[in-house]
Amino acid sequence: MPELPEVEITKNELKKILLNKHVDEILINTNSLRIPIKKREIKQLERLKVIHISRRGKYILITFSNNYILLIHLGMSGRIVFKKKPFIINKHDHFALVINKKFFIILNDPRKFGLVDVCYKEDLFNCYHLKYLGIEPLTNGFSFQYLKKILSNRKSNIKNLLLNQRLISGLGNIYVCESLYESNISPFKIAKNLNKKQISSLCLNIKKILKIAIKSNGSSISDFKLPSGLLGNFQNKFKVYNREGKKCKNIKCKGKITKTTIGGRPTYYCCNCQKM
DNA sequence: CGTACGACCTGCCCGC
DNA sequence: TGCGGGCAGGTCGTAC
Repeated sequence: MPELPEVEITKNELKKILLNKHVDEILINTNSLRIPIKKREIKQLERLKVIHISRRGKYILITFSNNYILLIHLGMSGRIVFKKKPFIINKHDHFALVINKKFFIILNDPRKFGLVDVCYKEDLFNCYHLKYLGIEPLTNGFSFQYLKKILSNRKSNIKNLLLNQRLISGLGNIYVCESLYESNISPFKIAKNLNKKQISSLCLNIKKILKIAIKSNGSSISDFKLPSGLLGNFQNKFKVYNREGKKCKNIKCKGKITKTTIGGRPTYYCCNCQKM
């Protein structure tokens, strides 16, 4: 599921139900997701109050009253699900926070590419997970100047560069494909060869698409739902993603959307509209 | 240094 | 109906 918009919305829903609540109990039903789970440390968060919930890149950060922070990454197939008692453990439920003895906040992740970790507040931005994350694309710091700087001298294609979390954090395969289409830039284009107009357009379109996706409650593909069960809507607004062979959405273009592979990942684009 | 590729997992969909 | 192959929203380590 989860790129920046989906993680952002999940975080917002978590805020509504979890912020300023005491966590009665933490259930751990797994030995390992992408990294081993620190059972002892995580168990020490029981009976503490959640005082802050935020997002950094694709990580959800839950701060407890002892200043320890729970980090959650949803990987490829992870979801947060809210449930009420009686709670039945489903397949791939790895982890749950229990509040008011009857509400369960569950991490379900079939492919186990996600992770749960814990970190002391003071060490947070030096911790292994967050230390190398690049800029947040929805902040003012992500500007024409910044994008120009990180593109200069890069021989990588623009698509792989945008997926690099050390440069920009939060973009994933869907939103990179969509942003490049919206900016009329070929995913194969070498990063350092983008001209000023393209850099400017790309910067604006990344922000625009992420904002629309957040407003649309994210993309619900392969059954992704918000914790509350709500479906996202941005998948209906895809212009290239999952649209192989379909008509390009540009009225002036008679071409069809092409599917190819870049860096081992499916890549959708219009070879008429998106320029090398 | 940058890039390319396989590995990590499971479920689902398609074709035979 | 059942099986096998290919595919999937992410990230990391290794090899060149």
